[in-house]
Amino acid sequence: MAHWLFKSEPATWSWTQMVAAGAKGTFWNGVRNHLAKKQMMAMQKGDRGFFYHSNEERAIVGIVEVIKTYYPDHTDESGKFGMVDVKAVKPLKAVSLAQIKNEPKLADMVLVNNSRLSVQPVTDAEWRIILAMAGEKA
DNA sequence: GCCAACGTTGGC
DNA sequence: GCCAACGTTGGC
Repeated sequence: MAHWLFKSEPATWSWTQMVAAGAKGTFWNGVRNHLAKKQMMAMQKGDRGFFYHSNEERAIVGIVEVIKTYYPDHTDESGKFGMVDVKAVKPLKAVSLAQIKNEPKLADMVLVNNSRLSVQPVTDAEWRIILAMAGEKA
């Protein structure tokens, strides 16, 4: 199973709203970047990802699960982009960007090197390390 | 609030 | 098809 990282500004779409969306989840729209699109197209139902708050908070705050694979985003007038549906799985003890940058094993994470990408792949090793940092058992 | 990095746009 | 200019994002 592949792992991902979904990035959102808390002011636009926060973890609290993600949790409030419940088991039916929500669509992850608004992506207008081809690299991010590529990641979403590779997602499978049941894949899990970190939910990251950018800007003010800069921390991973929860885990989400893909519940619907890639489909067209009807709000995109160009018709080039699509979206997936995700639901909140569980909150995590926040792992901050500073903590991630302080961990040498995570030096190659996309979040560290290309922080502007809104949907990112996470390797299995990175997934386990961050779960451990959040005090979770992998 | 500033600035660096990246993506996109548009002129040629 | 190249590249400069511009806009946006996000860390600090």
